[in-house]
Amino acid sequence: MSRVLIVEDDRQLLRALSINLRARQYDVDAAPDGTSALAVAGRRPPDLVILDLGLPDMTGVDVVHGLRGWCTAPIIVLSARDTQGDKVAALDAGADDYVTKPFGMDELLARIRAALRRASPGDSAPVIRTDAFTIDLATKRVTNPDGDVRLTPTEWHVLEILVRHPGKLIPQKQLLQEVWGPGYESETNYLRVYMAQLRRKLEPDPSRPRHLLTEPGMGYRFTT
Amino acid sequence: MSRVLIVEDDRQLLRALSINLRARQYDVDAAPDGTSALAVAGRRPPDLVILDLGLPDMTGVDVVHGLRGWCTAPIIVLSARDTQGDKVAALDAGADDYVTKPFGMDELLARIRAALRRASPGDSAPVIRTDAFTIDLATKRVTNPDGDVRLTPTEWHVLEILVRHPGKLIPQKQLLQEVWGPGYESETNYLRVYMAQLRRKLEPDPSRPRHLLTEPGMGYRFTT
DNA sequence: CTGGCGCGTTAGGAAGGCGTCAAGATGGCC
DNA sequence: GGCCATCTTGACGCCTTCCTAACGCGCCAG
Repeated sequence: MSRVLIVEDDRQLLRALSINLRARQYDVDAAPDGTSALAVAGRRPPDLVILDLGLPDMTGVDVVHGLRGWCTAPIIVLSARDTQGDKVAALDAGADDYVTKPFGMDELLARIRAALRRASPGDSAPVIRTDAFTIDLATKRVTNPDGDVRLTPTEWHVLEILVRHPGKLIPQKQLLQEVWGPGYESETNYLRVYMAQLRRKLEPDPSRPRHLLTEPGMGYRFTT
Repeated sequence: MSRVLIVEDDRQLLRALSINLRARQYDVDAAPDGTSALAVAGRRPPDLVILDLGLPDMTGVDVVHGLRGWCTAPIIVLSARDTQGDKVAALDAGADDYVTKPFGMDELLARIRAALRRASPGDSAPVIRTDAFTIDLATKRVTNPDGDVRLTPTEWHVLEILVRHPGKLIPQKQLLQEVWGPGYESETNYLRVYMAQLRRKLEPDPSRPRHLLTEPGMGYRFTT
């Protein structure tokens, strides 16, 4: 989980940002002005900083300088001002990106992802663990205590759909449609065969599955 | 001096960018479409890419993917479209920044400086070792206990994509598209031939590969 | 009690992917 | 023009994967 420091004096915007970031599993710190921003950053070093330029106590460029002295985390500047001079000044001071208000939340989130991706290459690992096996969605790898588990493409496809929604019940129709395509919604046979194969490869006791569960008459469910 | 690749089909804009960048001592390459962009990038690896989304032959997102397969240089996207969806798609594909046309030259130059500043210090040690061979991505050299290994350009291209993502499963489609270009996604023959050649040159026991692995029906994987 | 239904399990044949080899193309270089 | 390295292309055998059908079991309703 990445820690994000939000430096913003507008309470309402701060609230909106915090909620959105927390919903995406970021660890959020907040500071209402430049002085406390530097203090918080020192106490809890952030992985990324979102910095509003219109602060009450000091200019945004000063904050950037203050941070850049010791901190290499990416800085994304927010500002209502849209003049080139402001942007150039902030970027050359050490900021990494400059977003003009009003901005779309989706865009800001994408820029945050891009900045974090560049800063820490390959640490964001969507990996799911159970006590019996581990699934790495990025590298498409499944391991159990004995080592790597070889899955066929169809087996992987079924497993991936289940694992992407942990704990959620997936209807048979949805699985069949996503893996075999529309028109196969009634071939529940296929599902039984492949669920059996997955359980044989992954469950410690395939006849008593603990992670790949059947909900009779409804569908299947993956549980950690 | 940093090398910048400009991918832009608008002659006039290309000219303006080139002049401005050359005046700032950048080494400028240019490509008018996605296909030649990938070709030029392969021949003369850029330190930064400026990519217009409105290309005649392929979508900007495809170009980003094609570059990201083996190239870690920052990518700044230019686009006339200002919708959030476009920005999010480009950034999540691997772009580092998104600038909407019309833009100010000073701002773009500042964003270029910011991108290069972030990219340069963490130049990351581009050398991968296994117990059977060593790969130096910077000098494009491969050595095994017997000395240097001679690879053909295509062999190298395939190997580089795999090695840039250690442990990750690369789908055949992606390899084919990035090495042979779009339109070759179904020529899985090529892959089999070249994987065999790479294994014969690199693996101690080519018939039982330990580093260049096949995941049947899905793709290939490089493991240290 | 009995038949139907859904689920798990197994096995075998068909289809297609994979590794391998070798024979043309292709293009650069002398 | 001829030589060489490299890239394409086709053919073959082997092996994996997928589909399909059959059977057994447990559950529930009739």
